[in-house]
Amino acid sequence: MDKYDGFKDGVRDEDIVGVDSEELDQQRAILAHSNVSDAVIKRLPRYFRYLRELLRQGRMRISSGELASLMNVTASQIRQDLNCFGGFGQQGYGYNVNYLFAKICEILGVGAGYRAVIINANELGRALVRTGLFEKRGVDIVGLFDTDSDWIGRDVEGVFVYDLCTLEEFCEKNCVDIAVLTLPQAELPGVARRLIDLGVSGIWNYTGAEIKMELGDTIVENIHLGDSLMILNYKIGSQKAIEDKENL
Amino acid sequence: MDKYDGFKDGVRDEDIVGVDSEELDQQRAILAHSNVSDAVIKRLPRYFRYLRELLRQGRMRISSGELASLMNVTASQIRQDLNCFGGFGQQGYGYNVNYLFAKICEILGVGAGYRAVIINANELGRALVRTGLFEKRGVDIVGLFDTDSDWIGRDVEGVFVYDLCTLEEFCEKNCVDIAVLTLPQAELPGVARRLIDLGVSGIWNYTGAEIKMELGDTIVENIHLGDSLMILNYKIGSQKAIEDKENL
DNA sequence: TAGATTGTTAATCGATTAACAATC
DNA sequence: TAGATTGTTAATCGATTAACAATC
Repeated sequence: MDKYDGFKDGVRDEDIVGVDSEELDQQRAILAHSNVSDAVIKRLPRYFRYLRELLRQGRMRISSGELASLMNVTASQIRQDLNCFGGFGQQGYGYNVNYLFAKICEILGVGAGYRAVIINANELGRALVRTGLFEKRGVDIVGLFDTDSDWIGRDVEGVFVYDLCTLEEFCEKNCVDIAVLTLPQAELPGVARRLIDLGVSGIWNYTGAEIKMELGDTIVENIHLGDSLMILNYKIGSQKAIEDKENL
Repeated sequence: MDKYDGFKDGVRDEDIVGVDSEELDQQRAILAHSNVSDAVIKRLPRYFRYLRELLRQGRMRISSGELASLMNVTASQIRQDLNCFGGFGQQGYGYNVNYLFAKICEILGVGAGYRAVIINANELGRALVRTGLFEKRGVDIVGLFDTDSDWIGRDVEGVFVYDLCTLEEFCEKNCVDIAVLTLPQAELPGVARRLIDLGVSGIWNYTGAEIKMELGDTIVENIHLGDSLMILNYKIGSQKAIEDKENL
């Protein structure tokens, strides 16, 4: 326990969201041995959420067993997942919540200070600004873009709406890492082309259409709301079929 | 080819979105043998999108091989996936696009006529109404609900905003199948409790928090936007690490 | 030291792919 | 009939779980 307090001291002053440049090397190191499977990556944000909650509750430590029963997964899976990125725990003790959360944040680029623009200041684009989603993950929204002169020049929750014509100019000046696309599907290929040519690191695609072009080093993450709705529909139908069967 | 035209005739008059009650039995039958894995279910909406596109292009038939190369998956996977629900193809011919699309729509409950309410007419709730997302999947939005008197009584794209107090009354009168939750996390447990007690078939949860209670027969589908953003962050970091390595 | 719990290897399970007989 | 392509079985691959030695 005493020993572990020392361990804990090592991270006491660490700012979870801010990352100083000295640490960057270590962080890159964590990410570099990345032959981590997609299955693992998809589970990481859920660890983030549970650890954040434990931290809010003031929990200092947790074992894989207890976390497993909270999350309804196996302890084995948790230990395997975490060990893809290093040994964050301590035998006989478990995991220090504060330290583990900090590590998960690092891995997930929370507080990496990525800068994002949202393309189309339509209701969805504006809703995304207002949810506080980006803020909570340490992503800065540095601008909204639109072609609609009714919106250009206005201000949404402190974020300026720029003319889409000025996208290239803006991105080159402002080190934009991420573009969030809420625009109509018809405009997707053109804008995606421009963003990829600009060398943007990531595209968060809400259009529901797929980006079908050479991506270079640009990462695309899709939000397919329609797909999710259909999966819900499917499961409802499936459940209704089961109920019907039972009522025979 | 002639033979297959006969096959095609069989579905020519079928209304893809509307489903008559005679067909309902067959539809339930498809869904009943549902020991279909989650991996398969998650892929179905993508088939929906590709088939819809082929239909728009006027394609009559497609082989698993061609569809596979369009979708960047194996032909084997497509045939396995579709065969979870029945033999929709024909040896030597392939799949009739119109027929297969109709089947996928049935499976995914597109046009099952599910009725949905959205709880909180906040910007996200209103954005979801305006995207046309529900309409395109044959889901009817029958009401918005809010506690904010500024919004109660107003009309969003033809959908009325009701007082959340009247939720029970409304749902019992109006056969509500799905509740879409865009409300703040703090209000989730209370509202989810009410919906589950009402016996709502599905909850489409945008809050980012998990619903931690006995669900009964209610299906929950989560949209974790924050998780998706962190996955994008992760992959960007990972990509940057690879680039750094190369530039040594 | 003894107890607890990790990190990691080995065993199991499930999902994907390949192959091919059935058949249009 | 011959060619094409499915439906389905068998082989492979990867992910999950179980087990346990390492160690705090």
